[in-house]
Amino acid sequence: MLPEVDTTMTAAARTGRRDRVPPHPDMSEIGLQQVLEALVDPVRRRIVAELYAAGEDLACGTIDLPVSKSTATHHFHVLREAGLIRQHYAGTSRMNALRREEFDARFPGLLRAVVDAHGGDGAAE
Amino acid sequence: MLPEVDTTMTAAARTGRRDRVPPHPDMSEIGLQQVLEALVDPVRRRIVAELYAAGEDLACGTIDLPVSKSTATHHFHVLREAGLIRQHYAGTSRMNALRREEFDARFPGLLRAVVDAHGGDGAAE
DNA sequence: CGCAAGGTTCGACCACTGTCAAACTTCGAT
DNA sequence: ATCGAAGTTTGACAGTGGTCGAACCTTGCG
Repeated sequence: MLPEVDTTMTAAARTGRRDRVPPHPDMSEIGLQQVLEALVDPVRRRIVAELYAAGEDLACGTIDLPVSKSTATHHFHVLREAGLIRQHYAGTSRMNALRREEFDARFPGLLRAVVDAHGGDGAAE
Repeated sequence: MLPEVDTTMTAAARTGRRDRVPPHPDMSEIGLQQVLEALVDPVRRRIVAELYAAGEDLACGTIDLPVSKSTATHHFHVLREAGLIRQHYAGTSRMNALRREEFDARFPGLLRAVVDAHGGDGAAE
């Protein structure tokens, strides 16, 4: 289909993807073990807490983390695999959002409890 | 009081301790990090879940774990240090109980959320 | 086109933690 | 006094996971 390649289009547009979107697991595939392993890391918990507080999509860069870019990528990956966040690209930036309702349906009260405790604890914002 | 030494008494009784009691941290000293590190281990979560279900003190031996005794000791130690359980000796056995109310006051909803999720998840009881 | 910005992938490294066996301690009972 | 049961302590070992730098890949823009 569409044999003529329009070079003015971006690669994403050419392939029919407005936003590249990495694979997200279904909530039913997520286990508690995985979730706790994700939340046990302070950096990841900080990400979750900020997304929770923001209540909307945040670009990666918006959240400043005390680690290198490659490590940050790693953390976002873990959070995504644990069903905690949803990611999609917008230009060169990656947007992140909490999968709040979904997650709460699967693990009622857990996210709230952790974020609350995180705030009252050594949040160091 | 009672100055006459009754040799029929146990050493614990003679020294005025009915039960030896290891040091327990105050809830205010407990951090979320510590708690999550404690709960992230499946064996420890299993212990917590069983104590939660039992609702009363359980001897170490009552809870059968898929690990050696020394490892079990380690796990109970971690749980105690994280403020999750209270321990005391009764004879040669160690009794364990959840510090439920206290813990819930410090981290509202957390224990409940984790135990609930644990049950619905790969509890493998 | 060519370049810079923002992320990703890859390898390597290091600290931490769960695990066990062996030796030791303490209590209860014989 | 002695033995067995129940835990503890210690030391060692292996696997895992967070960390980084370097090289690479896209996208947006001049």
